[in-house]
Amino acid sequence: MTRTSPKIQPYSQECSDCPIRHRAVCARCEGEELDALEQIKYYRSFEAGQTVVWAGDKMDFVASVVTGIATLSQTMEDGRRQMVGLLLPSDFVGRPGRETSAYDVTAATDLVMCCFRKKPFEDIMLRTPHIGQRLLEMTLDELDAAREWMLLLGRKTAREKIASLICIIARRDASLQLNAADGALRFDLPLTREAMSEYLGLTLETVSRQMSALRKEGLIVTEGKRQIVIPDFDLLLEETGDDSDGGFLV
Amino acid sequence: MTRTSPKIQPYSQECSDCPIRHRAVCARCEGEELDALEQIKYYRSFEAGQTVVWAGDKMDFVASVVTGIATLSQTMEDGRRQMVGLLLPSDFVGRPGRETSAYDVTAATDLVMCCFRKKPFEDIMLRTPHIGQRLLEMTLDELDAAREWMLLLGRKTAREKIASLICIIARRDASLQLNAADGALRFDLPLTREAMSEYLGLTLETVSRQMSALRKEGLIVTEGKRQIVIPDFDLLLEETGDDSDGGFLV
DNA sequence: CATGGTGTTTGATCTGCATCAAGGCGCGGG
DNA sequence: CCCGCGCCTTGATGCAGATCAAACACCATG
Repeated sequence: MTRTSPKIQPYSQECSDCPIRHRAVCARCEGEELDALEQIKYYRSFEAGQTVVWAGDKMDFVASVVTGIATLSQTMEDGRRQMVGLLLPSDFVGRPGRETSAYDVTAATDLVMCCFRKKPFEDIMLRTPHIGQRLLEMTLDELDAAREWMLLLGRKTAREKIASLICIIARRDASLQLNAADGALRFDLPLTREAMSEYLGLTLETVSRQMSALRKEGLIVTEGKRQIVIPDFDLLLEETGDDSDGGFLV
Repeated sequence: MTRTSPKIQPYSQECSDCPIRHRAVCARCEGEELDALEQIKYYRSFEAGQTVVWAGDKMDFVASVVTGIATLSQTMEDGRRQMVGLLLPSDFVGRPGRETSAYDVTAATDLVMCCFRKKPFEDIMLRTPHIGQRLLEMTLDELDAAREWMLLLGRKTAREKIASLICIIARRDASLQLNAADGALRFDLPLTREAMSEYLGLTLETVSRQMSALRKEGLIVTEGKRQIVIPDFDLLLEETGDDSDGGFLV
């Protein structure tokens, strides 16, 4: 099937003993460096809905998502919220050289993060140029994703936004490969309607309505609340408004 | 006056013989490194409206804006456009490690850029860790700006968007200091209504209407088409919907 | 089996911004 | 001086998505 085309490559590969090796900071580290990182590393778990840090709070670590989904959001004084980052396994959070978090970091699902104490991490970074390079690459990728997201927020219709989000998650979902039989994609949509609406700059009612519309038209099939099946990925892709061959990332 | 509060710090300081020293890549370079950079450096000028590179085209340089304003935009197949980057003097364009530009780069005003051939620039970067560090800092700043921008696009009203844009430009305009007498700010708004609409995810008619509204209410005064005076910055800031003390950057 | 809570769907109505359309202002060129 | 062009303003109208409101599905708990 054309389903396993470059359009839906798995996003992260390397998994060894260190969970954050996926694509993150220490993927290329060895020996001494790796030991140093191991020593400042610790794990933290959160339940779905829990807040990891509040905007403005002190954040004395950097981290990588091991399992689950974390979100970054901003809140206006009157409560309007916009998600500005969606972190899937292997993604990185935290800003070297800054004391406090600029965003609310929240566990969208149950979440495990691999954390590094910030100060020592920064020291290691200074002695180990390739960690900085890796971080630069990752930050540039994130910037590209943010800009793709800006196009979505500024110019797409509600329907296009929903289709885009589903495609973005589908592309990143590592379990795809297993399920990509007979040209259909089956995967988990691990966000509530509310989280989706915060991602997309819509209300949750609009999200729900547009999901129903796509379902009625057969572009997606839902199994239970969170399982999604895409019978024909290319067909859904046409609803995103994107160039048919565009290869963007989250 | 409270006008010269931290809210409106000038954005870039260091100006020496090399124009891109402002805040850009070679600010900390000396001796040999600087010589190496000088050798791969050249200037390019563009007239307002000219395109620097088209999305998808080969981009074999990285660059820093010397004077004028450049924009990055994305275009959908049907012509909808969203600006995703606004580059003022001292800002950096170009992505080490990528062959082609992901965005249209356009001169919004007459523009001078200081360019470095990409391949040799990357080589210098590898031998000179602090250039990479500088680039990482700058990229992180840009990511923050992009996220602030996402909040604007996703959740702000047309009126708030306009007020925000004016405040953003005002904060970054280096000529502020000179004009900040008697508590009023006078500066140039160097974007057409169309460019503003592309920045904000609005139509140009809406931009025009909201500008008129702010003018009628006395929150801004216009002198000619492009000169803007803000009688009371804090008053305008209240219209942005942002936290009153938020210190974000473009 | 009722109970309450959380997340979702669907309907009715309202509204902010887009769209379509016309005219105004300033400026450079014939 | 008039004309045309680029840019901006303003008006009339329409519609996508927000808002308000109700009810449903699912599940855990007493």
